[in-house]
Amino acid sequence: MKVRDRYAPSPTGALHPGNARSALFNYLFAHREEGTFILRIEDTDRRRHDDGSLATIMEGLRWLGLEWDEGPERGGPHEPYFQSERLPLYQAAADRLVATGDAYRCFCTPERLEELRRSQERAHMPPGYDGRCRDLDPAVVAGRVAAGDRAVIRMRVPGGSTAVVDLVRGTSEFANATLDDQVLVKSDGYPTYHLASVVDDHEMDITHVVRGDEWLPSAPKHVLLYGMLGWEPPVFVHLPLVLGPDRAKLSKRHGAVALLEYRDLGYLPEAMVNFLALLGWSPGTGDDFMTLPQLVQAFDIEKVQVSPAVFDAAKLDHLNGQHIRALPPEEFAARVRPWVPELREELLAAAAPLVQERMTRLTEAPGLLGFLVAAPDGGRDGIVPKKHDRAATIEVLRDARAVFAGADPGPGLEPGLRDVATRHDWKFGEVMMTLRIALTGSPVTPPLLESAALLGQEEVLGRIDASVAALEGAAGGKEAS
RNA sequence: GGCCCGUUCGUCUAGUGGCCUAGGACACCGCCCUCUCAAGGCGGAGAUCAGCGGUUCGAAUCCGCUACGGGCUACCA
Repeated sequence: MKVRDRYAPSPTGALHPGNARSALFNYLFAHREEGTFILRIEDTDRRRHDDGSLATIMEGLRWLGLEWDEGPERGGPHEPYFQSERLPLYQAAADRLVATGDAYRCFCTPERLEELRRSQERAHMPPGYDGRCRDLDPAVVAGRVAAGDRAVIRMRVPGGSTAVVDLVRGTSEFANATLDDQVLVKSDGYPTYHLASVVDDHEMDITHVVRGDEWLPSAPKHVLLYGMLGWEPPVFVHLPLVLGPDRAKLSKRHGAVALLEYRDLGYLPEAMVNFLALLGWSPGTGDDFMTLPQLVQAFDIEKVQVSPAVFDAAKLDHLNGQHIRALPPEEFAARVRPWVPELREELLAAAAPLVQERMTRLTEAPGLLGFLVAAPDGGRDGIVPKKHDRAATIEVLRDARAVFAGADPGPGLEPGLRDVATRHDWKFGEVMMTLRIALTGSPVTPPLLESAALLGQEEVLGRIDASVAALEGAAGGKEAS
């Protein structure tokens, strides 16, 4: 049997890392099994519907490289892939259930249900539908329907118990009495998740339902529904929750950071995919660094974890650095490009190798490469080493200037600069730091001599002169450093 | 409250009865390298495998109970 699985988000907000992890696992599993990964949009909640989120969800998936085989913008044999466009299917299923007695119309108003819930709470009773409309006389029902009374359709949960078989967790047994007569079709005619997902998973020949753990408690309702409709249930896999640092479920309703914000924070999609894959799954080999193709190759859905995983930003940072370093130099330059828009193309290409291994996030690019765009604008904090004074610093800069004046800047100048240090009885590191700040304005830069080479002799001499001038000017009274 | 799921270093995890005096990775600390910052190399600290009781010659691994944590409990998904 060919594997077909799906990621089925509701367009009610931005994709967050927890959702992305679910999508990833579906993608990995489908690809590993040479099956089909489907994107289906569960837009059955008109109240919470958010117009922008569909685009955001698709953009997020594509950013990660998780292109779907069937779904919005791609089509497929089971179109449409929007539940709001499949209403007749759900209605037909609901009609069948009503006809067989497995479901019934309920005329209770939201107000009554609200009051019911409150009173149950007061009495410390478990909340749930009390079954008032469960056994209404068919004639009465027909009459109210004819009169235009609004109704929902509820499933008639039978007695006994229902077993849910999960590929990684094994079998869980649920007493049906704890299940509640779930609403299947709302009074606006839209199905609830429970009906819609069961109908679609069947209609779309989904073989594996891989979804978050929060669905496990409602899985028995779904199993019941498959049985009532005479369908074979798919294989279930409930993924462990992704937790925030506070150990609570990561959720868009609890202020989780949207996936695409990580892109804006300078993370590579490769790193995010790698990191997400390791939340709740492990290749078992000890390898942490993996690309999407490698993940596909190694993925084994039976090895997914059963216990929740905490989202650890530090590990994401580490993997991001690893993936940045693993990029081919030209590719790395291309990724950095948007972060330093003013930097000339040749300079970026030449400077990229210098900064590639010292970045954790792309956001660091401007700080590391800014000196190539503009000369220090006066900020020269720390140009005078702790153990030396301003006058000596000026002398050292002048002496060093002579070295730069004698040859094109580059690593070849190191011996000459060491001589400068010796002559003034400075440490070589002190000379370099003073020059670093003179040339870049920053105490943290790529290797200085290589950086100077990018600047060019004329620019280097000019910046040294400017620094000397600034130090001399400061001698007039103001603080130099 | 009820139902369900879970519990190995701070975090992600390896581990499916003897190879475990529990391995790796991140983070942390130290050393090396070194013109800064990184990267890299080497080393260290860090888990009585939630607790208790069973099963067994032998348990992180099997069973039970307890505790704790989380999820669900909508005409949301």
